[in-house]
Amino acid sequence: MAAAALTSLSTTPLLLGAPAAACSPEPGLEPWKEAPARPPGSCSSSSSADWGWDPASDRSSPSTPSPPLPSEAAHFLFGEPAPRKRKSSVQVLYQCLWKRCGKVLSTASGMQRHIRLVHLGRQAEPEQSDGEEDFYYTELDVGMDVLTDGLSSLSPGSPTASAPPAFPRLELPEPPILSSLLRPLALPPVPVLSSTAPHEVCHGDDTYQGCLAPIRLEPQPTTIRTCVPTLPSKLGASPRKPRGEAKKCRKVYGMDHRDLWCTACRWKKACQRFLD
DNA sequence: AATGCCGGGGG
DNA sequence: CCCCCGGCATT
Repeated sequence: MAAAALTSLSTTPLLLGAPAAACSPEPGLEPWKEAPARPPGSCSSSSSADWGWDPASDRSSPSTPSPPLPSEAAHFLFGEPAPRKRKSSVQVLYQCLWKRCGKVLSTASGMQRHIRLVHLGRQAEPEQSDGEEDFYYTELDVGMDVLTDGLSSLSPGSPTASAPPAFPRLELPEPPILSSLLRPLALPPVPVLSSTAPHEVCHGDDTYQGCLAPIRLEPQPTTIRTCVPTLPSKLGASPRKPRGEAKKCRKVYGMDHRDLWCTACRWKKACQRFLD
């Protein structure tokens, strides 16, 4: 799978529309264009956002309904128009979204295995994974300038800027919006939950930053923390903003690849892609 | 030392 | 409007 993906990538560096291809009108040439297990006819419209769904995930998965995601993710698919700076070729990498992990691997299958083993604790269930791993990692495109290997036997004709960078294939790590709010404490070690949906709750270890479970949270009074100094003196006292903890473009993409940041981040304004 | 971003510039 | 950056609170 991944091999095929990589191959097609290297031969035609500009077919970047990959995961979004399912929605795009383009006659995708991607071998993986057939979306894995997604409810049909759910292109970017309302609820669930479709960010790069793993193309390589086994199609044997029993069509687990994708959990409703915060629709912000939908923006990412179209958000950034184009990179402003030259970027020749890109390589797809897979980054783990687990809280403090961020591991990057070059294959989807490798990433799935990583997540399964390291984070989900499952030993090895090669056959029939329910595809849950897919929730915990994201695609990541990286300019090759740093990774260039001298031996580029591909692209016979024009090695250089044969094609405009096209899009930087927006990569959309999931914005962990809810995470900070709803999480008073870790879940009980032995969940007695009524067996409802597979992806219903965060994992007990509380480490996954993007819990997208369909959780309905009631107003939790205690979570709101307003720091009011004991002195009522200053009128124009600054509200002291806590600064959200989500990783923003700068951290995610790095200083190099600034062209992948959202506009706000480039202007040093509040990031509008990874909201808190 | 690095990050996030407000406030305050220029074109 | 766009685009940038000094500087500072946060991490």
